[in-house]
Amino acid sequence: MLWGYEMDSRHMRHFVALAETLHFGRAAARMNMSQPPFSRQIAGIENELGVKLVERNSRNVSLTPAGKRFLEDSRGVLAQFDAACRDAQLVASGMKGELRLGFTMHAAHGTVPKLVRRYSEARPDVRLILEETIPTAIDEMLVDGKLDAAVTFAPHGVQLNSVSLARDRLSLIVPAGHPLAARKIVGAADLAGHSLIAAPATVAPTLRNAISDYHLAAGVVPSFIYEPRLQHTIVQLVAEGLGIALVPETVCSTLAEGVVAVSLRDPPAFDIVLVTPAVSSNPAVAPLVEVARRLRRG
Amino acid sequence: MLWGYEMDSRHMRHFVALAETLHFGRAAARMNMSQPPFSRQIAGIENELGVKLVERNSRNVSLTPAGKRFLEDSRGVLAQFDAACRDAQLVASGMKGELRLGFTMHAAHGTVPKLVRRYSEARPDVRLILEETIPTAIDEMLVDGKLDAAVTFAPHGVQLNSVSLARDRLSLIVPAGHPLAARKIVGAADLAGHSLIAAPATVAPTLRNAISDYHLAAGVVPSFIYEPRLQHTIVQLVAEGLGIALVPETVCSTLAEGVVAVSLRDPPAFDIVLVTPAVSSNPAVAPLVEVARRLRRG
DNA sequence: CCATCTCATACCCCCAAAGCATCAATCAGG
DNA sequence: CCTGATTGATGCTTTGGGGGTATGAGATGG
Repeated sequence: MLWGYEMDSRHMRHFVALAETLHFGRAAARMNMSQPPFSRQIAGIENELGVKLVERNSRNVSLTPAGKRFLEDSRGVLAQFDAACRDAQLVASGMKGELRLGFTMHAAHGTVPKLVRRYSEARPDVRLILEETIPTAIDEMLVDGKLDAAVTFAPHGVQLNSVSLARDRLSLIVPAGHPLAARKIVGAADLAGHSLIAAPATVAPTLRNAISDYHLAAGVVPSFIYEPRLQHTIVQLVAEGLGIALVPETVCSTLAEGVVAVSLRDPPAFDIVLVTPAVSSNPAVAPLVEVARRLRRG
Repeated sequence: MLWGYEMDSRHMRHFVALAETLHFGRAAARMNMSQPPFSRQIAGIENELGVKLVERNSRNVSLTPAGKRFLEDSRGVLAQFDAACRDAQLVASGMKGELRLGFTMHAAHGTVPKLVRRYSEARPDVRLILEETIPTAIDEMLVDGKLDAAVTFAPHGVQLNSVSLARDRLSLIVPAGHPLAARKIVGAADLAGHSLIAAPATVAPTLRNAISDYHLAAGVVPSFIYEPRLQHTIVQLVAEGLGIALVPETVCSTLAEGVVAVSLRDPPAFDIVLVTPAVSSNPAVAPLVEVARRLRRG
């Protein structure tokens, strides 16, 4: 059976008004129209459905069983209809919706949870979708719209805006029992001859370059032995005694068993930022940036 | 915010078509209209909601986050809308809905469960609402529309139709150990001097009159000692030795402990019928009558 | 039997919405 | 860089659906 694309939700509202008043004249008035066209509307609905919805004998109006059912269903449809309109506005205003937040464990330790918590308090109806990604993929995903925002290292291209979330610096981690583990502080020269574990430049260039530069500035040529892609793996390999690593200091706050953190003399520092597309179609992003700004201050 | 009683489900259909094709021309064609008015429709929706739903740059069409949300919501609304129309037709055709079936335990023993089972197999989407009621209330409830059908004793007024379901007859029940309990069969004369338990004439006149007439035809004046309203109570009082009773034979198929059934000589018989209003607004009633007719035959 | 109330019908009218023609922007290909 | 094709937006014209007024018809109560 091919439906009634003639009938629409306005007709439904008319019917609901009639069903609630059981009076054509008053129902018509409620719909801001006169009674005759209103009667035609109802007749039109019944005609199109091929179903009698109201029993009327010019003195009493009552609902047929089909009419009772249609009333209940119509109320649901209209409520959902209005909710759809309201939701569209809420999403457009950034009060509701989804926000895909990318982050990289290389940078996100500590900052992402705090950011997420604050944001969720401010916008409880925005569902945050967290996606861990490698740093070099983040820019492209932001430009392509696969991410709405991301927490990663500065700096970034002109198509992207960034807000500083925190300033982090490199720290040394070594296996427990390692010759350097007992030191309070070490310099670049002390690192000569030790095997390094670090993400490759194709994954985390900011970190990788900082590590290399730190060595080279002291005339030490760094020797990388393993190059895993994930921050977690780096710490794990260190824990297993396979080498040492220079990692963001925030990572050291939750170290695995068997790994010791040692401060670096004159450590390289870098910004951890919230990056967003210069023009974002998602209205939920702006308040996230605002939260990030406040986070930096307080 | 005062809504958009301008916008209706037809506009929603247009938007969904656009969101699915991402092409104004083709979406318009799907809606059987030309492109210019279609574009105006979409613009109208956005204007009324105050929300941009699609991003268009004269070469590409894409959904905004609000548009994506509105698409999902709209699909739900339209599906529910169509379901409401379909349900109205199903209810009107008697394939779906509710049917309030009244019955009285005085008459319903055995017949109602069978009737209900057969009907539910034929019309699984009709919800049967069973209501036990006293016999004298049934006629009025049927005429008032509080019941769609009822199982009770014949006969009935002209406003009601009835279909015979079964023929039942009176049987004697006495407490175990009662002088009459040992008899195979008893006549009206044997009942003289025994205290009777029966529902009052204001509750079940058919039964009550049959009982009185049975006694009086043999010159015995019945003496009623208790007059409970419910069939269940009658049996219980007999079980407790407070008297004897004449009850429909079908009741005897599931007697409580301590109650013995004894056949009557020339027992009064009466019809148990399915009663329906002569004109019923509920289309689910007709198939019930049909089931009742078949039940009588098979 | 009349007055009244209420829903249906008849008729008219108008503007919202559809169509047509056209413009503007974008892109592909030579 | 130019041209043609594609596609969405805009202006103008037309028409039919939908609304209004007047009136009819059936029911009810005094």
